[in-house]
Amino acid sequence: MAKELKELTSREENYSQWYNDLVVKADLAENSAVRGCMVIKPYGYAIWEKIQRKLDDMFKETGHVNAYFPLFIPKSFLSKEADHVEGFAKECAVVTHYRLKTNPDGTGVVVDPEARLEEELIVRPTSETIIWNTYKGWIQSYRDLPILCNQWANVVRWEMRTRLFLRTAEFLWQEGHTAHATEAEAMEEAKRMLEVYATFAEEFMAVPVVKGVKSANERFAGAVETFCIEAMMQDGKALQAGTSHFLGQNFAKAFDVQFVNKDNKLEYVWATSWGVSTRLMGALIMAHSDNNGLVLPPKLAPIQVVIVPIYKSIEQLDAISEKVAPIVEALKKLGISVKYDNADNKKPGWKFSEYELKGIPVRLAMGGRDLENGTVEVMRRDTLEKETRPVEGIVAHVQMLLDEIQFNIYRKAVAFRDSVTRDVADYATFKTEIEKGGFLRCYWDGSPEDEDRIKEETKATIRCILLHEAESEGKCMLTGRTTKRLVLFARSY
RNA sequence: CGGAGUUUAGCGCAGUUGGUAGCGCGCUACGUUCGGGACGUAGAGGUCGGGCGUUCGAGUCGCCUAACUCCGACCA
Repeated sequence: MAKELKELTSREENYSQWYNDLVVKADLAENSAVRGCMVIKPYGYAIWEKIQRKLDDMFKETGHVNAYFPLFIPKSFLSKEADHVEGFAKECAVVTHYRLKTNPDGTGVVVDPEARLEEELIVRPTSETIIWNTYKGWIQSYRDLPILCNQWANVVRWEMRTRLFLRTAEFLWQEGHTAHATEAEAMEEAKRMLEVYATFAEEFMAVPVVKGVKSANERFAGAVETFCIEAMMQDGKALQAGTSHFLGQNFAKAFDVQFVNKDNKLEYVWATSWGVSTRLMGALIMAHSDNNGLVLPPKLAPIQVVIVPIYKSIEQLDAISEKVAPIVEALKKLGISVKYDNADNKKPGWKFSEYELKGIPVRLAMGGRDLENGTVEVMRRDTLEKETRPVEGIVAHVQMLLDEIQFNIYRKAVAFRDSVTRDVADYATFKTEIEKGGFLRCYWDGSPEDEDRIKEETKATIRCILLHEAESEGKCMLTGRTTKRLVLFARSY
């Protein structure tokens, strides 16, 4: 085993360290010079682009359009919605001046004290306020509704503690903001987008998620109801992978957005917002990776198949290239992204390790033996199994294999998630079980204060109130009262 | 913002009681290699995070400062 990989393995006891090293070594991202920000490197960004493209298609299919709103938000906007203020008025970057000047002592530049802004601008932590301020001018009648807008953007939250991909000071995301004439329609939209996220996570990222509703404690500031998808990472911690909020009329009231309904009466608009971020990349990495590096689901891998020639001479390389060319062509025709790595400055063993680290789903290797036998070696990244097969029919095999890998890593993730999900009936058991990580499923009838106490005592929070499975009744894990509410607790990122 | 740790070559690190700066990987050249991160030989690469001090002399001791990482509080 390579030295670097040994280093990775030896750090298993510290998952986040392993994760950071892995992310950097797989060439996805690194910390930038700016506190808590990250540079997403080309290979990492290629994965993000795949995520973006697919999600965007799904948004379009559900009738949404893209728009763009300003990065800067006047401070006063953030004061308009009371709960929103409470949740977002802190931990924001604030622009106070608009000009620099040369330092009088000649050492670089200083902020020009003359150039102070009358009203400070907030670098958006999320765009509800500026968007609702804009929507006010777009909406007069029920005929103007619904508005189904999405924005791809960056946002800034001056977090105390940051973590590559999972919690960076600046992150990329999409935020959908919709306006509706009726409560039912808005609620339906919020739930629809949750389904879109869940489908994307499971079918494309191969990350199983639990759909649910946030408890009051965990709800988005300014929302009436927050829906979420929760994923389970390999270290037993939960990760909120996406949220969809039913905002009621809160923002419409704060920004005075009314419309005339069919009965010629003024009414406040109903709203939703929903978003997923580059945190999805964190989920992807932490859900599937092993000690050899990333494991990418084929549907999101920038390169799905890599072909490595093994040769002793230029003549042999030429002979291999000749055999490989039609395979590359045929794969491309099927829409499979393939890289033939005939670079002469790296050796096959090095390439093998490198592409494993990067999570390429399928590797084909062809050498002298294969030339003689008309075969090719096929390796799948998810199981690391190798197999030598005839060149004939290899393209169809690879296509089938990609589907199988996609399914297999999903199945593995589901099996893992299920294996760390347990039912807990009382708080004493809860306290010992939570130490082992994973989801603890229990009936819950406690108060927000009870939730706070549990968080303080065990570091666990209610990840979500389960949408389904609420048919039966049981006794609350803490209070013993009978309830229908079933929740998932976990420690989370 | 509290607690702990780190900062020395591109990367990962060592550096003893204070005495001219080291190792591994990588990099450059040549040769042998090439089916799981090859090897040999010869090279290049550093104002030791920054500042002030103690000292004949500081990577090493003292004070200040900055950045990063981890653990908390906060959050997607």
